[in-house]
Amino acid sequence: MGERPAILWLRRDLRLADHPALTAACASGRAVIPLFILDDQVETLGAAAKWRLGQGISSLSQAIEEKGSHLILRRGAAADVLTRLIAETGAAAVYWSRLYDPAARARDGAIEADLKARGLEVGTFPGALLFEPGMVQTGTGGFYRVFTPYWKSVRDRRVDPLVPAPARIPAPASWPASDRLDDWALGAALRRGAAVLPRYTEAGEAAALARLDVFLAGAIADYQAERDYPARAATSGLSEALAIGEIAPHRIWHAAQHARERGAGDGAETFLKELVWREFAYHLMVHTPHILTRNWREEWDSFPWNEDAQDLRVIAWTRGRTGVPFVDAAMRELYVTGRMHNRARMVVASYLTKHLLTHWRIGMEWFADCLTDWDPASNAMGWQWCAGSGPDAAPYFRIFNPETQRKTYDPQGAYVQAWVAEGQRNPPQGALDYFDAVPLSWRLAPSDLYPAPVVGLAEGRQRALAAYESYRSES
DNA sequence: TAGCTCGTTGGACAA
DNA sequence: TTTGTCCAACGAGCT
Repeated sequence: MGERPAILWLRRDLRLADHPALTAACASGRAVIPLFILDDQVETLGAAAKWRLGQGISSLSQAIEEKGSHLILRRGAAADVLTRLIAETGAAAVYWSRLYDPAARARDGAIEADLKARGLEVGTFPGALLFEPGMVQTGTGGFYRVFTPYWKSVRDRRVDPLVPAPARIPAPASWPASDRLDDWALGAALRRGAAVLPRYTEAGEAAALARLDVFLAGAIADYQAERDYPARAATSGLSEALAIGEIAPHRIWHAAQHARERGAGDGAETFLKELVWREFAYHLMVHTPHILTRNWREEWDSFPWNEDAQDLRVIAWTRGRTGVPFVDAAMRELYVTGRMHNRARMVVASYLTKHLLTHWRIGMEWFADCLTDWDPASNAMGWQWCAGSGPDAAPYFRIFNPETQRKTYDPQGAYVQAWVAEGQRNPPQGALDYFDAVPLSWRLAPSDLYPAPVVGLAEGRQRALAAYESYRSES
């Protein structure tokens, strides 16, 4: 192939199907050099997400090999890495799928301008979102701040069709050097006593597609009725694949639409809404990027949150030792599996921000460190919604009672038993895995006594209500 | 324009 | 046991 090659810069799109940038690169008539850059200035991932990213890269690398190609790994500032690789390979074009967080947008915009100024062809493509920012506006040209109008405006829109994976990826005459993935040590930051996470993770595009198929064949029909029960296998489990693009939201959208037409009505509709919640989070992040770091409603800026992550009760929260069974089960599920059921996320966030009057940012940072499905837009929106500082009219007196939640959504105690070993004669494996996972320095053992509550639920609720009342009357 | 309706996810209590 | 009502009241988005 005489043409100069194209670089396919992969980021949060670790798949081969439904990948417009890959499709365009393969159709360009050029040889394609797939590249992943570990850009430490932008890849500010927490420990679990970084480990999970490594799993995704490994899986994608194998899939690319099967297409007659190689995934090149390089580390450094993306602009520098690209410049060097272009010099090494004589590449004349760079393709990538667009990202939407402020840091990546700034970086990518500068790189695009620079490459174009140097005469290179740059192709940027959608792929991570169903509806890109700018495609969705209110009637007056603004952006949506409330989910339901957003949902109504997108629910009947056309979504890009699916694109099959290329049969093969055209290879260059010679390959540039690549780092070894193992040398990146992406799991090094996991402060874990043992490697428990792999027992709960299936990485890669093939695994994600299989998971979707399983969900479509079963749980989707009862999704609306069952999804709130954290001990039941009622959800798709696709969040971590979606977070690094092992599956395209388009694939999920079309599959769910198909299921809806075939009679999985309410379940499919509710599931589609969840997918659109992710879109809405990105919509908010693009229009109000401060949602990632500061109170979305600035009238909360002077609220006297506890901001001490070393507060003993906050530490008890992170370690699943608050003495509130539903909260502790959820926090241990997070630590062991890298994920947490959605309802449990709301309950633990409400508990931290209200019963413990602790800043949502502290909770979000712990989630960032522990989640394998970490997504900045969804997490910032979720935490601010729970805290009451976000774009939602949730009244301050809405405080989840974790005991009421447990009685309603875990009536048989299956969720708590699955994750809290203390007091059980024969704890299940997951509950025991927690004690393998935690660092020795935490000094925890299954034979420990289960702790007394760090704060009474009624007392915590009253304290939160009083704090809000006092804050409102002062401001 | 001004008015109207509604807002993912709740809790406590009364009847 | 289940169902209804109130909590307090703003602002988004539509007509």
